[in-house]
Amino acid sequence: MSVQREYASNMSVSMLSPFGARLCALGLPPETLEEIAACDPLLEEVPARSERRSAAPAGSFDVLLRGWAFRYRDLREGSRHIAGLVLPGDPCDIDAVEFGRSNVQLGTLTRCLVASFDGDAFRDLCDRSALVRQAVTRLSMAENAMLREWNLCLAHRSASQRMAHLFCELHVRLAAVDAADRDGYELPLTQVHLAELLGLTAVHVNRTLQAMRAEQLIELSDQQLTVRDWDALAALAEFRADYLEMERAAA
Amino acid sequence: MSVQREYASNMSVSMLSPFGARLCALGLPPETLEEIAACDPLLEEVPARSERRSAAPAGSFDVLLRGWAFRYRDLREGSRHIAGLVLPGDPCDIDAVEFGRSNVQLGTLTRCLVASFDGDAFRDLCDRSALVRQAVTRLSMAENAMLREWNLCLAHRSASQRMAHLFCELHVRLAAVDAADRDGYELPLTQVHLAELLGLTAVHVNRTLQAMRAEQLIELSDQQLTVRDWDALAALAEFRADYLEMERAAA
DNA sequence: TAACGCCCACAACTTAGGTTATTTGAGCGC
DNA sequence: GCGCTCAAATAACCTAAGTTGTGGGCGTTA
Repeated sequence: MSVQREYASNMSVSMLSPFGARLCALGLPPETLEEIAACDPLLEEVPARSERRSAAPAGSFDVLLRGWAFRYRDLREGSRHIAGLVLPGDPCDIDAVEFGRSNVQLGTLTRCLVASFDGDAFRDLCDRSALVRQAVTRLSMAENAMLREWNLCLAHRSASQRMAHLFCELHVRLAAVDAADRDGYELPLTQVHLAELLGLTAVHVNRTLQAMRAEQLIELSDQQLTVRDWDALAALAEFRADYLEMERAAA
Repeated sequence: MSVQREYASNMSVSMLSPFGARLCALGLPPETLEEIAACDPLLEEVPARSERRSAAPAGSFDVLLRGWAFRYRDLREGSRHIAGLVLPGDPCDIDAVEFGRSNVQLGTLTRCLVASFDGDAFRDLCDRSALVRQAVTRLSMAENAMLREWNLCLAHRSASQRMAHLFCELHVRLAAVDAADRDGYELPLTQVHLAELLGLTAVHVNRTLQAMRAEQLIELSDQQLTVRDWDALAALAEFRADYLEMERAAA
């Protein structure tokens, strides 16, 4: 391997740092990131508020490095389902790697930086490297766990509980990539986004937020969430962080 | 490899046939099953209506071979969330393989046969065999897709749509293991089970079933579901089978 | 400066689904 | 035979959340 390649590779590793943090949180060894970085991803800036972009164009493996994005699907009669938020370090659509096609769209909330690995090259790498394949497996399973938990929320919990759960989950996930403060974080979502995510109407999201404000649980204005009482919020949501599989992350 | 071992291995392969069908449906080559079978699972009969059994005791990799089971979690105040049905060929708790622990319980509806692979032996096998690791990845992703779809239903669809969706999905999944007829299948669930699965109350499940009967969509009695109008049912549910990733299955 | 858009707030009314309770019938032990 | 439990049906009532509509603040463009 030439010096240039090593140099280039190290550049990639540092570019990919939020993704590295994610892999590390999942208990994967650091060489995993190096092997993946050797695939030389295409770095792509996506403007804020963009929509209608396939989450993994041409079966590529896309990872968000900076910004907030979300996976969504349009429903009949103009409504929309937001299937999940994508934070720095998260794959945009992990399933596309194996099945070679994506069935979700990706939208951005803020300006984003995406690392896009060529699909075929990445699949080749998976076949050659047990570590990389394991990383994909764990990423998939981590998502699995989040989906399962969210399922439970949607099926059995009230609007305020879902909202509280979302806020708790986001705090843990953002903290893993150093994007949360002790008392809150930036939340670049409108109430309409929240509604599409929580399976509620925008009106009811508004009502629920008012109620949570009135109970001194949270403050939310200018895209900034401030949590006044974490314990009460977590209790309301019946939130336990363990399903996120991030216990291996630095404190 | 001795003749006995080969013989034993072939026995295992045939025992595991519903699991083989599942792997095949996911587009995995037949050798995958042979490699897994070489792990020599413990076969275990579980009586009907049993509960409180960890889905993957001691981090093992458990696969259902015969019968109906479900994953569940208890909630406070006596209620329960059924996180999904486990049909022949399905892993009981795929996440346990990587994370070495299970956070769901397994309940049985009918008498079941479970193949239990020793956790450490199976993980060793994953490290040695790219094929096996890929199988795990695809199984995980297939579950992912089902969870995502179900999320959408819970968030945005009515009781009757969810019910219709469940019936459609089960038909496809059962057909993949030859357990469905053209016009219906055996459905060993009580209305309470349906409620816990759909995120509704038992009364409302009853109401919804009555309505669906009245509209000539389905018939359901004595654990036997008969679908009178598949097209109408699928249209109500807005069901499209592609997310199940079973298009590779035999017709 | 007006006009348009988006986001948030909030009021009035409707509805899907939750809650509680009673009834019936099938199975099962004794 | 009697009494038990469990599944299903169904009625009456209640509430969380959906629906429709209005108004206000604020940034952008003309």
